[in-house]
Formats: sequence, structure tokens, C-alpha cells
Amino acid sequence: MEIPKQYDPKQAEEHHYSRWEQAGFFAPEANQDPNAPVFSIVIPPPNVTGSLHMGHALQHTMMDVMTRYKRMCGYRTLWLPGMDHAGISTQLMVTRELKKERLSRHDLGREKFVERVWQWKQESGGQITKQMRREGASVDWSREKFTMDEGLSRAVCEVFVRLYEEGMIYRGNRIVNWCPNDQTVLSDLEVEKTPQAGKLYYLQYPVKGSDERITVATTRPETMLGDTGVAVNPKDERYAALVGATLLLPLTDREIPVVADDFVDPEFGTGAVKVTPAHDPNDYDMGVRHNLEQIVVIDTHAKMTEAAGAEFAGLDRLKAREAVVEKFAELGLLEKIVDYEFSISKCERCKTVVEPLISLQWFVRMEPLRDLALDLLAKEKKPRFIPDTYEKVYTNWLENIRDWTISRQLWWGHQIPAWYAKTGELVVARSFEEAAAKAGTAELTQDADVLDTWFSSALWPFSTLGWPDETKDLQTFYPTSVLVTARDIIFLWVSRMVMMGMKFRGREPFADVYITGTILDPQGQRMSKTKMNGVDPLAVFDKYGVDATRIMLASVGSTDARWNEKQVESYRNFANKIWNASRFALMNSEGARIDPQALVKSDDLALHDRWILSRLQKTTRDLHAAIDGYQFHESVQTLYHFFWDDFCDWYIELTKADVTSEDASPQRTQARTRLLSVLDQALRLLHPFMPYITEELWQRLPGADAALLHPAYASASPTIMLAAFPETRGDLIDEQAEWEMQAVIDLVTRVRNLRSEMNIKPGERVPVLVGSPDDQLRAVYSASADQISRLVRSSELKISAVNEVPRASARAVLTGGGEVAIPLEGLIDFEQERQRLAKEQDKLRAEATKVETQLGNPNFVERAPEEKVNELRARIADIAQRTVQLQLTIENLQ
RNA sequence: GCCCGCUUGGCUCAGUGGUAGAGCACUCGCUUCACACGCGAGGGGUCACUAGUUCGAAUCUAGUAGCGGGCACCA
Repeated sequence: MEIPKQYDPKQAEEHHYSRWEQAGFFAPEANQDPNAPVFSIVIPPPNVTGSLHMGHALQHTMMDVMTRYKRMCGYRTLWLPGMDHAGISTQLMVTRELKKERLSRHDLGREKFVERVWQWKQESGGQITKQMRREGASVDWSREKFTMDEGLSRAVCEVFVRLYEEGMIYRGNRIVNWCPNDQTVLSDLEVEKTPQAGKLYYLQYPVKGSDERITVATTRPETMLGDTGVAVNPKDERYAALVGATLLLPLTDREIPVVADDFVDPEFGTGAVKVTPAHDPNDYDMGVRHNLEQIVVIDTHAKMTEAAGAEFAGLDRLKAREAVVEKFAELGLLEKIVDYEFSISKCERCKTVVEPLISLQWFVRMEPLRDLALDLLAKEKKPRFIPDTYEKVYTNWLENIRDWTISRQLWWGHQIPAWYAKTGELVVARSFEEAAAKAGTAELTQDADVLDTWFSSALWPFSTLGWPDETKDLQTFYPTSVLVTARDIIFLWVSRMVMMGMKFRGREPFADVYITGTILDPQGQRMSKTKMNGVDPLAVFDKYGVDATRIMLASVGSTDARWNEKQVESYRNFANKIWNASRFALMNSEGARIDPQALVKSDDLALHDRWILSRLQKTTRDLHAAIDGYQFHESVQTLYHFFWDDFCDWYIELTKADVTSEDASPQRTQARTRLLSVLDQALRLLHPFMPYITEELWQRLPGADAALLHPAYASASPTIMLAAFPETRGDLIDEQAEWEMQAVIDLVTRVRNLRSEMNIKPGERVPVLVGSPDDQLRAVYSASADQISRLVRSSELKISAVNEVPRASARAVLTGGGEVAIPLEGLIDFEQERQRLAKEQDKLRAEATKVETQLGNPNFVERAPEEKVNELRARIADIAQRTVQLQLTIENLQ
């Protein structure tokens, strides 16, 4: 069989995915066991405008590992893919395209514009779905969803109508975050705060009927044109006399009152606050408390309105600021300007400074929904967050939740199902027809706003499964098993899904929430488009292969990690190791095929066979535990160590003599069969992490056929992705074999160490003399003598109770008090040898002292668990044996 | 201001009460018939600091420092 020495990932990545997809292996229907347990995940829908970034690759890897694992375990498994319509992003994307044609969306009009967006989606949206295929993501494409699909839109309408009918959605004038650039309102979560160096302006307002002035400090002088009061703390004695007084607001002809409000911090600024109810959230609240007028002086384009006065009307807010300050200076009312750093609210998307404005919007009352989520957590401990630290973040936010602004002044999205009659009457309905019936007229105008993109996302776990219809899918796959996402959308998305899931399904949308870490750049900075420090997963795939990238990402788990290409490289090497180990097995497979019977314990098995079966079982056991417990890093370490160290470094080397024997014999066939069978198991264990290379190799293994598939997939064509995931067989765990093998490893390692220290040429065969007083150990050494001899390249391996070695030998002490020696007549520098052994003696002595001290402590012996005490006693016994032997060895040098 | 996380060998990170681990880097030796993307043998860490709990602390508690993140406020 011709197999190249190096694994070429591209070759394997080309074929398998399309076969898997076309054969329907990803769909839950592949599972034909009517009683199969269910495992389901809905993907966090990427933006239709998006392309794959490292965060996706990380999350998708975790989800695919779990999905493939559960599928191989026989679960009816669904990983449901889909995309988000991403209101603002997508609208901006298409608007930018139009701009190239010198058109604005208003030139097209709403209907044509929306058509154009759909057209854009058709032609260039959803790049990411192609990229997900490259990743090997085993999602069921037949169930792919888009948040603007008809079905999902129906769910959105249904939820809106029901919430409205229950009084949980309302429309009202509130102060909101307005993006003057995107021309829409934003929710609190779509606003980001950034620190900014600015100025604090101290303005004086004259008190009516007196020469006194009151000084207020502000970062936004232009808003004073909309002031309708000044507030002070009721306990602030400095201003006690002024409460109730009237001020003459400069630059206007308004008279405004001084009010007392607890909100005011006497320590800050002058302790007196100008109140602009129409342009500041806190002032808005104070205005409500004190019945202050709301005067809108800044419009939706961040320009001053007529109400700001003729002098300022039409000016941009920043221009107006300069003009106001200048006027105050002229009037002698500008006390001072000081440098001041504060944080400024910007639109998360376009980074424009957000303007707080009073505006008529739709809101969801969150308290009742919030309580559903908090109850779920209190009573059922759901969802379970992994890592659990995020539970606190989640509850803190829920406890302080505020009403959710759900309307957006966009065209791309779910248009709000509310209609207005000419009379001004408002009707909320599932359709125009229903609205017309309710209103008794067809002369209706639909609300122009669309819903926040996150509104439809909040329904994702059930809308994608067919809700509001009671579909089979909904009944089968809801609640889903786990949600995998990044921590930055716990509020935006996770919490809202929980609330909506509880509200409309009465059950949690997912049992667990696994929060992945973040891949940072090599400097520890977050990767971002603006910083241009992102690493393109596709480029990494090209360079190192998808499998290497995946297993590296899986090893990241839930902690933040800096991007480290060396790490991917090491997993690329691992992939190559898997390739070559398989290559070896395949090159020596004639006459053999995979056979489950080869994994069963029998009396005539050689030590290395009993040992690898035991190692395989422990690995299987540990891997199950690690994946089930979301310990991805541990999973990867377990696999890596088993495959490279146990399987390649020891097992293959030990079984090599039998496997590569020139003569066909039952022994050779058995060894080959066992090697192939262990390899088959190892590939299955690796498959969830490294789907391509494992399929590529597995397909080549003799005997890799339908018989190896999990019974639930028995009728499928052979594929490792539907092979049964190994189950732990406790009876094959063989502690005795592990102990014996450890002794062999110890011996081999000591000899190799001697050879290396003595500069014995690697090719040179030397006699090796082993002496051990322990009958059992001698039996172990003897039983594996051929293998040991091969590994240490000995010309002769003599095993006896009492080691009689020439004085001129290099020696080392073995675990259990034995000694190993290599006679080196004429090559031994006795003084050097003595020093080498003395060094060993020092080490032993230090170790002995440590253990003796602990055992000498009566408190330890009394209070520590017996098991620990015995462990230490065994250790000290071994140290003692080795010490005695070492002493002897040194004496023999004399 | 409140909350959270991190601090372990040169680098990137595991470990979370009982003998300090991995990968990379480093040193030495190897074209040993699967693999130089490899093999063998090594060197290297008072686990940020302080105090406490404990027979025993890298691990638990409290505090300190540095770094990172989130939330609130910022007139």
C-alpha cells in the first residue's frame, strides 16, 4: 500500500465533508433507534453579513466535538445551523453598496430596498455557511434557518402579539439612546462607553430678584438651552436657602426653579446640577419627579432645534457648544473650564456619539420575564453555567434589568405588527387581515419600525424548531442540551432566550451554557477588525490543516488564551504522528483486519498487549468524563498523551517485532490484528476532535466496515463518524499490567540513560546485566526480555538475582531495588562514575529526608488518611531499597 | 464605586489540598527498516506577595500588588 510519509490535510478535507452531508449523516434521522436519547444544540446564528473569525472557529469546534461525540454514542443528535438577519449591519452593508451607485435607500423606497437586501443575501450573504463546511461542522443543513424566514417571522409576530395583549409590550415616550448616524434608537446593550478627555464647564445662572448666581458644572454646555431646572441635594446646606428660588436661564427668556433631589451628589462639581430632562437619562428621571418641562433642543440629526432659539437653531451639537460657551464668556457667566476625563456613549456599530433623546418607542416590560429566569435558577439551578462564575454575572444583570427598547428605525428586520387607523387607533395583530378585522377598516398604516434583531434571536431555540406549531422537532429537541457561546452576549442573547423560553415554552431553552474563552492576539489584546490584529481561521486551516486547528482550539477550553501559532504547529505534528502510526499499521496489515475480539483479555496476552488494552480503557473512561464535564483541555491532553506516548512510543515499539516479522504466523496475524484494532479505537476517540484525518485513515483500515457502526446507524454506509464511540470496559483495566509495564519502562529508560551518559553509539549493541532481588520483577523482565532487548539495543540481556558485573561497568539503580549495568571495559572513568552515582545518592537522600520528616510527624500519621500514610510508607520503602542498592553499587566500583 | 478573572520553568498554558506538568524554546546524541512535522537522553520553576486555616497549601480563607474584563455612575 502506497502511503505518503507526510499527511496532506487538503487532500482529506476535500472529499469527506460532501459525502457526509449528502449521505445525510448529520441529520438526526440517520439514527434509526426509536429509543435513542436526544442531544441537541442550536448554533448561535452568525450574522448573514459575517465571515468566519477565530471566535466562531472556537465555538464551532466545541459544538462539533460534543455533537460528533454524542452522535457516535448513539444519541439522536441535532446541531441546528442558521443565520441572523443582523438588522443594522446588513442595512448598512446594502446602503454602502447603493452609495456606489449614488443612491440612498430613500431613493429606492422601503419595499425596493428590502428587496435589494434579500437580493444581496441571495448573492453574497452567508459566506460563513461555506466556511463552516470547511470546518467540518456536522450541522444538519436540511434544517438551516434564517431569522427572517417565514416561519421564524411568524414566531416573532406571535410573541409580539401575545406580549402586547398581556400588557408586557408597550409604546411610549421615553428617553432613549439615539444614534444620529444610523438614525435609529439603540438598546442599552448596544451602546459602548469609552473614556474621553473632555472639559467640564462651570456656568453661572443668575438668581431672580438677587445679585446671587448659582454655578453648575456640565460637560455639555449646549444642553443648557433645554434646561428646565437646577437641582441640589436636599441635605446640602450651601444651597438650602435657594431651594424653591427661581433662576434666570441665560441665553433664553426662561425662568427655571431650583429643586431638591437626592440624586445630586454634593461632592461633585459645585453640588448644583442643571436639569435637561429631554437630553439626559438622569435629568429625565428628575424632571419626572419634579414635574419639569421637557424641551427638545437637539434633533435626531444631532442638530439644534428651533426650541434652542433662533441663534442656535440648525447648528450641529458641537458647534452649538462653542457658541454657547462663547456667549457665557461674553456675559461674564463662564466661571471656568477645567480638563475632565469622562466616558462617552458611542454606537457600538458606527462609533458615533449617541444622543439621549426623548422618543416614541416600543418597549418590553422585563420584570415579569426576569422573574421567570430567576425562579428557574433558584428552583431548578438552570441553566447551569460552565464555568460557574458566569452565573453571578447573569443574575446580577437580571436583578438590575431595565425595560428593553425593541423598536428600531430601520427597514431591514421584522416590521412591528402594529397598525394605526386614521382615527389614530392602534391595533396589534398577527397579520394585516387580522388587524383590519379588529379595527373594522382596511385603511391602516403599519408601524414603520422594525424589531431589534435580538428580539428574534431570543426565540431562536424554539422558533427554529417550528414554534408556534407543536412540531415533532419541537417536541423532540426542545429543551436543547447545551448552548455554547462567548461571554459578551450573555445579556444580549443568553438571558433573553431563557426568559422567552420560559415564557412561551414553560421550559428552559437549554440545560447548560458553556462559555468559551476568548482568543486574544499574541500581545493579549482582543482581536478586532479595527485593530487589524485578527487571525483568519481559513488561513490557519490552509497552513496547518483543519484538524490541527480544531484540536488546538478545543484545548483552549473556557479560558482566554493568546494566539500561538506554535501550538497549532505542534498539533499539526500530532496529526502527522497519527498519520504515520497508521501508516505503519497499514504497511504491516496483510492478513489481518480489525477484530473486536482482539480487544478482549485472554491469558496468553503479552504484557504490552494487556497494558495497551488497559491504557485504552482508562483513556476511554477519562475522555468520556472530560467531554461530559466540558473539560476540553483535559480531553485533548488525554488523547494526545495516549496516542503519542502510550500507543506510539511504547506499544508500537513493543509490538513491532511481532508485527514486522518476515514470516506469516498466527502470532504475527494476532499482533497485526490487535494493532489495527487498537488503532481503530484510537481513531474513533480522536474523531470528534479531528474528523478529517480520522475518517481518511479509518476508511483505509482493513475491516473498517458497517459492523463497526453504532447499532443505531447499522444501515448506513461505513463512516467513522457513525462508528460506535468506545465504551469503557472496566474489566479490561489491568492495574497489574500497568505496574509491570512501569517496571519495564523504568528499566528501559535507565539503560537508555546510561547509554546516553556514557556516549555509547546508538547503533552499538552492548551487554546489559540486570540484577533484582525481587522474583516478581525478574519474571516481568524475563517475560519481556525480547522487547526490552530490542528497545535498549542490547547484545545480551542477562537477568539474575544477584548482579555480578565487572568493576568497569556503568550502573544504575532500578525501582524495587534492582540494579542494571553495562560492562564497559576500558571506557569507564571511575572517578566520573563515582561522582555520577554520588549525585544520584544526593537526590535519593533529599527525597528520603522529605518523606521521613513527614512520616516522623505524629500528627500526620494520626490525622492523614490511612491511604496517604501507606502511600508514603511504600515510597520510603522503595527509597530504602534503592539506597541500599546504590550503596552496594558504589562499593562495587572500589 | 461594585463585581469577576488572571498572576505556575525563557514563551504559551494545564493542574485546584497529599512526590510541580505539557507543548514550544534550550543542551547533548541520532538518516534505529511508521514518522527529522521524527527518535533517545537531559537542563530549567522558593507555583506574584503577606498573613491565616490545616498533620500538610501552587491548590482553601483574608488582605496586598500588578494585569485583564464586566456593570453602574460620571451634572
